[in-house]
Amino acid sequence: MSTTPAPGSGSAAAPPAASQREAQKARTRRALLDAALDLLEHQSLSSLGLREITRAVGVSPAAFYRHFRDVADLGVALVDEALDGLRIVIRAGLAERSTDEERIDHAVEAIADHVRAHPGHVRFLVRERHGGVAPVRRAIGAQLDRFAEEVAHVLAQDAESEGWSPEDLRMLAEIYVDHMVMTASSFLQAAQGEGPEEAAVARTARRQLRLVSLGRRHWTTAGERDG
Amino acid sequence: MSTTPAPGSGSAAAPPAASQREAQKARTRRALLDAALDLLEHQSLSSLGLREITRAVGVSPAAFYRHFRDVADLGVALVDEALDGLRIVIRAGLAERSTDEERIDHAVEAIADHVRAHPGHVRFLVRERHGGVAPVRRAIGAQLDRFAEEVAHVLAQDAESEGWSPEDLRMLAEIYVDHMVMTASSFLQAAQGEGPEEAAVARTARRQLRLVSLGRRHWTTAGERDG
DNA sequence: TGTACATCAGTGAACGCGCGTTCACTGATGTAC
DNA sequence: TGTACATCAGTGAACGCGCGTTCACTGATGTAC
Repeated sequence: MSTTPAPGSGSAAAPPAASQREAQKARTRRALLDAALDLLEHQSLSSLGLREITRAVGVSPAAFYRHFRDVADLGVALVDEALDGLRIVIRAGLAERSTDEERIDHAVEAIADHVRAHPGHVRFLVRERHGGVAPVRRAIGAQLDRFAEEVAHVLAQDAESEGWSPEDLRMLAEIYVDHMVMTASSFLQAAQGEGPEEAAVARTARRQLRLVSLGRRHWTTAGERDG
Repeated sequence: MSTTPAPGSGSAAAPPAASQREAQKARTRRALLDAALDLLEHQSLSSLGLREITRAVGVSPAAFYRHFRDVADLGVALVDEALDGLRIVIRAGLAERSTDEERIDHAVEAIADHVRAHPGHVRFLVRERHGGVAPVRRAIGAQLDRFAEEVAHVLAQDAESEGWSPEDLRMLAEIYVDHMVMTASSFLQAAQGEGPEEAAVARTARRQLRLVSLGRRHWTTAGERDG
């Protein structure tokens, strides 16, 4: 306990920081990211100012450049963070359970938990997925793409997926990923008093997943028309 | 033909303009809306400047205030326009056809046509649905809500919906509306060379709708667990 | 352990710029007689 | 039809303000000996 590297730490989970200097730099970087997330609650990235962020943190505007090239660059960093979190949620949704119902219940609950734990990250993802900052939009798109691919691979290992083409698995995976994002967004709205309450959102999401499950069960690759 | 009210018109569909003055005012308003849509191709509403818009139109910044209170106000006007267009698309998707396949084919083609005809409006809707401008976000949300309700009502009249609760019809309607928005967004990306090509997007969308159709057909209200 | 030098995260002042908003105005269009 | 007055969409100049970026700097931390 006498050799802990960062003396004044203790807040968020910090990656290995060799020196005091690195630790301090990491802390400021974290503060910039957190301040940006906070400020993004009521605006979008393309209107978020560099000075707004540094003002919220309490550093000079010029300090920003020690960490990011510009605000879009900070946005891309946020994408990676936000999607690391979602990855865990997806895994929870795909975990082996005895019944479909159980899987669905756990998946929806995992989304609700995640939104409660990281509302800022979720809002950021949903808002900037189609937002006005190209590099960020592309980063989110690419990551969600990789997610869909992952989901498709897991689905492929399912007994129910026998005879499914990779393309059809991918199409199903996209339904799941999009549904997850929409559900997360609805939970978020519920949390801030807009739209239906959390319980109603969960209930609707479960039923929608159940309907998709039914469709999946009765899907057949025989007799398709499309080339 | 000698009593046409607006002499110098002839461009876009103009609502009844009693006097020359009104006609001219309507034309400037239209130009502001169109310029805004153009500018929104590469940014989002919350970063769109009033002066940017008036500059693009060729009027003084102060002229803007003769038409809108601020840029958000202009945004709300765009919402109404954009969703009038989508309403037609939804009707096309719900029109009576002989088979499910036909309905699906026509619905997806209607979306593709609409995106080709009004890419700016579609982009605006998708981008600002979760965007940073609250009044616009709320307007879009409210309109999509009304859409879902409309779709639910049409679905209710379907023979296949016998025994469905209003809540379940609504849940299904939301799947359709969300899917429509996501598909429109994918078509848009395809049109600008991002993501899969239009044909692939259409193919995936059709299959997804087919899977939902299957789920719908095998849905049963008996044996539900949720209260 | 102590000393001399190197590194570099953060500073603070300065810059030029475009922003949203206001205001009194102009001049074409509309109205009343 | 002609005239006198009212309306009001659009002007153009002005305002104060906060923006992103640059720069030489400071001083705590790190390194070599």
